[in-house]
Amino acid sequence: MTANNRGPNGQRLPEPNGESERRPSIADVASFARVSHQTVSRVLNDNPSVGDLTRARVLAAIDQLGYRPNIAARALASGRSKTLGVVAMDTTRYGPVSTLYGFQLAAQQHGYFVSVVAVHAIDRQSVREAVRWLTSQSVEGLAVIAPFTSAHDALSSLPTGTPVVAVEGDPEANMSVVTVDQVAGARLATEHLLGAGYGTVFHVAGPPEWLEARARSEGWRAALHSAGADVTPPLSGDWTARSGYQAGQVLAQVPDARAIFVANDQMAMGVLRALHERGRRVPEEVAVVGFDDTPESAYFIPPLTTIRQDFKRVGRAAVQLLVDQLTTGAKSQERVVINPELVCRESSVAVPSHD
Amino acid sequence: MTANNRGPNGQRLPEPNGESERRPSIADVASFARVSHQTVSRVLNDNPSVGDLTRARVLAAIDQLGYRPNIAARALASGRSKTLGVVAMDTTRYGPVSTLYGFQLAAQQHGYFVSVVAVHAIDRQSVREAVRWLTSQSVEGLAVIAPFTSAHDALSSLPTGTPVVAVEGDPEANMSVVTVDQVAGARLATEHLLGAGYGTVFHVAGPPEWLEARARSEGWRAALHSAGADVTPPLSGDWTARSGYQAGQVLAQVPDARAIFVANDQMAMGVLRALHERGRRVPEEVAVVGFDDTPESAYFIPPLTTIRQDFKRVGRAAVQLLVDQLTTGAKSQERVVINPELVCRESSVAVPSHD
DNA sequence: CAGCCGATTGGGAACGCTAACATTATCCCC
DNA sequence: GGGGATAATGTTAGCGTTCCCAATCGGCTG
Repeated sequence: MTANNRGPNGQRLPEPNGESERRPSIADVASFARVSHQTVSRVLNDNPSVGDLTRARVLAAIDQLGYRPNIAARALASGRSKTLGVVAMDTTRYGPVSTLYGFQLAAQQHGYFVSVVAVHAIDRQSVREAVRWLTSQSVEGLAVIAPFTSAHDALSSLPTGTPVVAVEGDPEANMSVVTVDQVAGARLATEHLLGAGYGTVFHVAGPPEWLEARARSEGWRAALHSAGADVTPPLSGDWTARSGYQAGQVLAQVPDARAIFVANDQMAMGVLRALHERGRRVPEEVAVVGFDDTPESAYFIPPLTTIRQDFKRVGRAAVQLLVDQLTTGAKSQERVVINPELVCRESSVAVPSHD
Repeated sequence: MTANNRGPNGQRLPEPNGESERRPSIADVASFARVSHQTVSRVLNDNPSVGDLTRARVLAAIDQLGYRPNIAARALASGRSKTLGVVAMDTTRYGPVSTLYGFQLAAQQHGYFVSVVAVHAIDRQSVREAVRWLTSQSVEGLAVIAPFTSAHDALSSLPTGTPVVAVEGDPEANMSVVTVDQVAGARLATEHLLGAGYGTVFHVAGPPEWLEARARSEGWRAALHSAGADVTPPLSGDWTARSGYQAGQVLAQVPDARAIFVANDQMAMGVLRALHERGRRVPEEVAVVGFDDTPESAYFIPPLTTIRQDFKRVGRAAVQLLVDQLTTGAKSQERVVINPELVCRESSVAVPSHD
């Protein structure tokens, strides 16, 4: 039998012992405030048609009982879960992580919960599973931070009606997309090097399944073409410093490799390390430009010239897109493109050396 | 009016047009499979007392209709939300991020959703808010990856009954804790340097509000004491490479600073950079040891000797602790302590240089 | 003064599921 | 062949909200 202590007027009272039997429900609040459960609901949902006095009484009761609405019940009754889902790949690298962080903050600000599913394999199947998993939780909107081709196919298996935004997705896809203009960024990097007088630019690319990697290679290639420069076949890494190091070991032995555009900063670090090891001085003998601008990039040896992406802004934009679709009810295919910028540091510019 | 197309026996049929009016419910499945909704529920929950034939029929119906259970309804009815909450601070640094990642993977494996709240301020208030936010979502368990003192106080405001695990929390706290033995790690680092013949070890510490920073300083101090070495007052950074760089600039001008233990790898990178800039060679003139072993640390110039923490394991352990408490129903104060290990690379060991 | 309107409030049903109990079939043993 | 276990299924109540519609109460209009 549940303890049923009631006040002089029949209201329920808060449990005197700390170990309350269960969380107070809207009915408890109603009874305590001597109104109907519906009025309490109205107060909770900021419905204007509640008298000031009544509202005050209800709020007092809520406070007194320490009432918190039950989200599951609300979700069931209203069909709205106030949750945004994120399918994220590689949630340990700087870019995705920062995007996710920006997403979380923005979602919180908009009053949404965030449920994250980490995908570890790059295949269509696991993305699909992740999406299923999230939709079964009735997320209202879905962001996919898994920028490889197979992910996009998987998204088609979505129940119609759930807004989706592909982060760093294919701009050609038929869904909302937030993306940094990778091609432009790569162009920026390449042209920077060409402009510094290098005849051509070598390239360490990311894994070809990644859209970002492809776009960066494409931008690099385009810039070389425009300038009429030679295009050496790019090396390819897996985003890690390790793979950058391996690529660097190869390039260190290529005398022509005087300017290198590396598809991200972590690989660039590996490249720097390999060049250093082989005694090739940066930037005097070899110029290096990265991509991402991690907080550490300014402290590489030498400080890395790179392309800055505003990841947090990407995350925020993704939330905004979802919220817009949710409030207007319209299914948009809007795309937000964010421009990257060149951050020029010593790795690409010969400066008077320190010793 | 909802389309009400029924089969010859009165079962509901799946909508012929792709745009189905609403998601199928358990009742739809039941009617389609010609069993009671309860039987469907039993199938869904792997209840053994369902006949093989019936089960097959139900499964077929589920498949046919594309039925997915409504989590909100399930949570409401059962009181279990299958969601674990995480309060995370600084979800952009390698350590917390990797822990979170490990947590997510483990949670998924155990069939739990993960809801993350990012806290940006270090005060008690925001942690408390985050916890409120998550409990209102009726998470079943809560992990707090916010290893500073103020967070711990905030945790007391929790409703009794929700299992909590503090990740990298105070081992003295009266709750479950998963932690890496930071003191031991710092000792390892310091003793490694002392053992290499350095008379004493300088220290660049983390922000003093962070428990990890304190523990590492403590371990460092203890090791020096045991060895009877001088203790120079530590410099203090904020975990960033930038702050490490600043500390490094100071230490580069201290001739006695021949061995430095830096409280994390990112700051160590800054230190390396500053030393390099001032022409102090590592490790020939100054030895440096970091803490964390990020994937990049092996590619620093020179490769960084550091203390490896198995972050993913920490995340897994946190999930395990929560799941245990959830299944046994017992409120534990178990603590899991994971031992860090020394990874010896060139930054602390004089080796024949390359040029 | 009847009638109506806007502002409040209340009463039930519905959301989709699980829990607890009731019911029916099945089979075995004495 | 009756009685009682056991397996398989069905029935009925909630879980805590929101939604829809009805009810009440002033005050104002004509």
